[in-house]
Amino acid sequence: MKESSNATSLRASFSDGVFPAGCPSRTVLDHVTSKWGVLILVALSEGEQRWSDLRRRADGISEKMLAQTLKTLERDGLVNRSAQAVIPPRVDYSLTDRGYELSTLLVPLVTWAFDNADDILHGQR
Amino acid sequence: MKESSNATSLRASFSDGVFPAGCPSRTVLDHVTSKWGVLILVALSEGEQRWSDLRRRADGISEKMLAQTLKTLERDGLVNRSAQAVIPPRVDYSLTDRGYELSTLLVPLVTWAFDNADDILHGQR
DNA sequence: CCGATTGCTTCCCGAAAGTTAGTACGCACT
DNA sequence: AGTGCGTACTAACTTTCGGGAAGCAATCGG
Repeated sequence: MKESSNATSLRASFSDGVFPAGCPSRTVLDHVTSKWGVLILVALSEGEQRWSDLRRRADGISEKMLAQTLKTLERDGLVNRSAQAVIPPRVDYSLTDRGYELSTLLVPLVTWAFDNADDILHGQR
Repeated sequence: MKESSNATSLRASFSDGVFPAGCPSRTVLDHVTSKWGVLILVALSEGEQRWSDLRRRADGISEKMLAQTLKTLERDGLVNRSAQAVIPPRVDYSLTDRGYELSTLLVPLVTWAFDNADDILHGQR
């Protein structure tokens, strides 16, 4: 098994191979790999969507968690929120450029999880 | 912003764009995107390592969480555990083929988080 | 016999995540 | 007049996560 070039580039960031506890990347990683964060980002990778669309697509999410997750992602500059002052209110969410870049990393991950899920959960003794 | 080819392949899995609540991939995704799971998998992507190495590299992890995370990843068939009956005990952990495949998706994610962390946390109003 | 070593396990507790239910708004429709 | 819609926010509550500390096992060097 050869070392991947990716691992090499990681080495450039963490030369001693230690992921420091206080490192800012930890916080960011926690946000973007959160249970709902991943699903929201991946859903938005297909384009702008409304609150109710996201609620439906991230099946099982509560309104509280949807609001909270979107707020975090917006604060992190990964998601754009555009509210129109119409009745009933209409709010569209979309990815920022940075968010889109991130989503190109997350989509393969979700796809992988989907492709391997049955094997993984079935093969447990 | 064009639709990525990744999003297209996702579409093949979730044709209606909904990520079902009970879907097995949810469970797998939760395991592999867990706070410590990501770090352990990425650390192991550089090769076999001992318990104490992992404890040091995933800085800040408690022994309890290290044991729990490794057990989950092992049950999922992503990590190999090989214990030698010597005193003091020596236990080596490594990635399975499937785990290695997964790590090639996670490493870019961690690298991205590291590269963007300062911008993200600094740019918040 | 003492303590060091390594890899865990167990227990307790506080923090965080998450759910459910209730509130609001302002207009359109019945 | 009353009800529903879409997008929230808040409070109250429950469940899970996770840290810290302690204990344990087995052997070896002193």
